[in-house]
Amino acid sequence: MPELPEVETIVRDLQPLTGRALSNPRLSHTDVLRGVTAARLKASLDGARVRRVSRRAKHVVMELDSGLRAIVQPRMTGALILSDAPLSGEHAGYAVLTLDVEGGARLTYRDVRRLGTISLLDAEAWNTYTSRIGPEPLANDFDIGAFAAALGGTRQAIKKAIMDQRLIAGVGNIYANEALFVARIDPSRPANRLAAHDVPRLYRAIRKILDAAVRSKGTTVRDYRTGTGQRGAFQFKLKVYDRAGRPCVRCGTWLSTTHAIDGRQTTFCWRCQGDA
DNA sequence: ACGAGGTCCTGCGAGC
DNA sequence: TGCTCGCAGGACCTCG
Repeated sequence: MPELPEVETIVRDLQPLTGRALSNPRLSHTDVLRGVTAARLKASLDGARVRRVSRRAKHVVMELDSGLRAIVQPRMTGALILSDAPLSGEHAGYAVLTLDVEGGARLTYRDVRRLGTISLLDAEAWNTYTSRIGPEPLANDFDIGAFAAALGGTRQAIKKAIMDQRLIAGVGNIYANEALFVARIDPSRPANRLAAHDVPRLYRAIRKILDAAVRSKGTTVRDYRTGTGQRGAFQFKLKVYDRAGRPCVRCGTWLSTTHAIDGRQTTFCWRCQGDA
């Protein structure tokens, strides 16, 4: 599922769009649209030139020469693929939005479950939207003091807290599981009850995991694809996610799994991450 | 202010 | 074999 590393990978792969014009938008489903009608989206994209493609949290932001931004949030099964030839095989189905790109390429948003969303915001609306999202954990100015303060302000389980986009941007279920394992923190521990040494450890673990995942072009469990339609490689480096019932890579204890935190699959080593 | 639970959406695997 | 059912989950919403 596209989290920060997957969206970052997609955005890097979409850089050839910069300066190119889009045309002939084809939209097969309108249920992915948020705050924009099909007519307005198509009219805004048709003939628009891409000024910049960037990432914010788990969003792909395509800034157009009109100043409008087309925002794609892939969520579970969304994929944005830039290709020279028309998509075929597994990628051909489930296309939601297809655009012709100046120079002969195609940009396709495909989404099997269509939990992903597409919106269109002007500069002001985008600024409001992005101001409500927490800091970027891979940014140089990601501040550990602010991170500590954010965690100290909630009694939520630490795993739920780091997946809260208002507190920190881009962390989803996979990397929350991985970062907590690396930091040796019990996922169910209330965020404001972390030990003093836990916060810097978690801060470093999140950055380390996300950076490594970006270098592997993300994690493909099932549907995620890069911006060129390839699979990521970080699934081979996961230590806990999707490894329930298998031995902990650190101590050999069988990994436990629970859905007690926000109903989401949480896998951890009770020995390495236990609350003593 | 918190936790619990519903909603969106479709494919897949389990169970009968 | 062919059906139904529950689950997967990120963000957002309502309710108590």
